[in-house]
Amino acid sequence: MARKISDSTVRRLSAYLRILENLDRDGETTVFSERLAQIAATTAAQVRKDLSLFGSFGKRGLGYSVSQLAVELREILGLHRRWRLLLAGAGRIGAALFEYSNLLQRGFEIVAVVDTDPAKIGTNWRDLTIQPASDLEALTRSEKIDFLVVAVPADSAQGVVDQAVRAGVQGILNFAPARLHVPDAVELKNVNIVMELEALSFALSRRKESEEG
Amino acid sequence: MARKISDSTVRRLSAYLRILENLDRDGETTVFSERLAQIAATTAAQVRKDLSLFGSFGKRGLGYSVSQLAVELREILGLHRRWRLLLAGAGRIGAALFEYSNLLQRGFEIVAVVDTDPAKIGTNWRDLTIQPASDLEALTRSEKIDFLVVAVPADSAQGVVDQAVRAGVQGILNFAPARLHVPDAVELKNVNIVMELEALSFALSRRKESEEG
DNA sequence: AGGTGTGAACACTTTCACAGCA
DNA sequence: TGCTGTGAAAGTGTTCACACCT
Repeated sequence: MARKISDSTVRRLSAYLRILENLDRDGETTVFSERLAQIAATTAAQVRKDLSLFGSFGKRGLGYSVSQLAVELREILGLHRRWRLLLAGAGRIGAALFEYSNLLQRGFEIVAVVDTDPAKIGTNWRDLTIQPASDLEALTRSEKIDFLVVAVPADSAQGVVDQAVRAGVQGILNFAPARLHVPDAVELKNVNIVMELEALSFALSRRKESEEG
Repeated sequence: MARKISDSTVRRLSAYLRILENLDRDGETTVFSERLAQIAATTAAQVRKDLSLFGSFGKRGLGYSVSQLAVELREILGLHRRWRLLLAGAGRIGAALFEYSNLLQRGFEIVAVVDTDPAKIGTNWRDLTIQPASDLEALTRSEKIDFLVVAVPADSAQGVVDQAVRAGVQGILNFAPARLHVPDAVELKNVNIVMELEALSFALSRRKESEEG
């Protein structure tokens, strides 16, 4: 069963789960691949293929049970447990993340925050005290951190990552506009806003060109 | 020349540009595809293929001129002009974005901010006054907005988008955890933090399983 | 000599179309 | 009957390998 699952499949699974939760809240009990596809902006065949990589969750002729499929997806995505996050960087992005209640609801708990700014160290965010960045490695161990969230400036990002990796962190979510280098054993995801804006810029420029041409 | 360029290529172009800017700052004048690839965490062939989709920018045997290639990439990505952004949502995420100085440096200027909260409307962010969300459509027209940035809760996101689309917005950057529906003529990019964390969760769960298995 | 530019081979992802089961 | 599950086909993206130019 240890097949390679593509990144696009995983993202779609996450989207399906969100949709199922909404359908469930609206009182719907079953759903067809066709409907799921329409909401997720994909195709029915894609939905069925994605799910079939992990098992047979539907009933032929009858579709999928909304609540059961949600349970399966949570299991597949590893959301049946809580994940412990350390946030590096108590700036604007860090603050926005810390206040983002969706995270905790979904099982991602920020259990430690570090920063280099002496004015911030020692102050409280809700019931957490901001710790000095020099304690990152020790905290990662003592707090049994699963993921590091990088919300520091680009130049400090690699240093922060190296420390966390030494302390055994398994996953990294990077908001700094820098390409980080980590061992293969560590999973890395990047969120790069400038890159997304540049992709929009590219698409729009291109459109205009072909209109004119 | 109106070939279809893949999203992954565009993201890499954006990464190459960032790398070239750093190399330039460090005083490097030429670079080989091999080096660029190593920093961007891809392959030399990929770098050359990506660039070759738009022209021949290097010299055989000699590599690429750092500054010239940067100019070409800016042109390709449509960064030779400024883009005008309207920010919908003056919450935490909106504030983090507004303060994110990289945006302006790179030609993305937030020229209007709207919110529904009466306590926020009329207050100033730097030299911008927060406007009522009901003015979104009019503002989009009068301010000649290119992109809408969606930083409102998931339930209000589609409504905001519909208004902006009616007013002729061309691109949308969505931070709300919702699948938005827009006409083909409008370019849409999503930034979904929960989805990224769930992808990490999936990868890590999977690893553990195969270690145990 | 040495690195780019690129067709052709390969690998991966999505779509099609239909057999199979409720 | 009607929708799922899935091999096989089509479509896309990446890597290879070498001709070509400086």
